[in-house]
Amino acid sequence: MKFTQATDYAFRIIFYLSQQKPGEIVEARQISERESIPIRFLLKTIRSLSQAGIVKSYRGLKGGYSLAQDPKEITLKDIVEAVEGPVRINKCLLNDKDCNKDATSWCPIHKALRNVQKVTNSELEKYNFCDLININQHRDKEE
Amino acid sequence: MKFTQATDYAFRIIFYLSQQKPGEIVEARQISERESIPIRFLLKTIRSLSQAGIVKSYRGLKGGYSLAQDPKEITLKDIVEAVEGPVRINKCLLNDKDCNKDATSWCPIHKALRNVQKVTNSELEKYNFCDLININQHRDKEE
DNA sequence: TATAAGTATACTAAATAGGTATAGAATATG
DNA sequence: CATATTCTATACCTATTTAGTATACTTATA
Ligand code: SF4
Ligand code: SF4
Repeated sequence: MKFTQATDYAFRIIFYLSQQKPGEIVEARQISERESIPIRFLLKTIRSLSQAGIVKSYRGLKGGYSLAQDPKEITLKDIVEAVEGPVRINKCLLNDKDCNKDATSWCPIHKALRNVQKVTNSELEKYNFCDLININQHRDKEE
Repeated sequence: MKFTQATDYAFRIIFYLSQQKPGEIVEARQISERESIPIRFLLKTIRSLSQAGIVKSYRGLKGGYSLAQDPKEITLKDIVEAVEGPVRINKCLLNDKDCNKDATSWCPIHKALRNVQKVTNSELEKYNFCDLININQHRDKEE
């Protein structure tokens, strides 16, 4: 019941890109260094974000990455789903047949867990990267 | 971001025991058969529940397991914590030092994830096994 | 005291996580 | 148009975790 390291890296990547000027292209190596992410692993992870349409990539000299959406529109849930696929806190929540008992879809635990998952997902949707960087800037001023 | 198989088995075990007469002792083999859980794995898993004080165990002939608490007092969160340990949806949420960045506890994502975890935990606490078996019995009458 | 229960520990196989390596494709610039 | 630079694609590798099994031991009932 934990996000993977790749997901945490992805959070940092989007957080970093959200702090750039809109449309600014940043190369992988810079993100890697600033956010302490192994470069090769970053390159692999960021492709999930690219394929999900969250970042745009540019190849060749002067290439790199920029956000494909407004930070306000990108939520924690988007990142998690891009990297790990749709969240299912128990295996039976994607496909009822994945229960290795006698899998009636009536299982009351199943239904309870479905609610837990719904609540978790909607909480993850509440945090977008515009708000997150503003919290951060507010902190910077305070110190 | 998923519960383990052991946790799902534990849900079933407590659900099964909750349906017995209060104080009724049931042996491992019976739970194993009724809930489709490999017996050896069940024996290992149920010890976590025993050590957490959720079930009582009895050795020797006529031995087995019974609930140590009223089903009303046992929540999904209790089971998860007994089997998997305290839930931390990101590694930095138990110990701030587990961040492999430069780990300021100010990281805004950290704070957001802490809220997500809090919401998830409190949702898991809303479901107790008395309610869960009542839902089940209500279903039985309907069909 | 035989036997039927759970306990404790250790072991194994399979899957997943985390990371690395290599070859290839696109593109700005001289 | 040649070339260096940047991302892409695929494959590979190692460590950790998950899921399950085996064996020896302890407790308690009849
Ligand atoms: S027993 Fe219930 S909760 Fe567990 S996998 Fe089956 S349907 Fe899902
Ligand atoms: S970067 Fe933030 S969210 Fe990620 S591990 Fe560090 S403190 Fe936690």
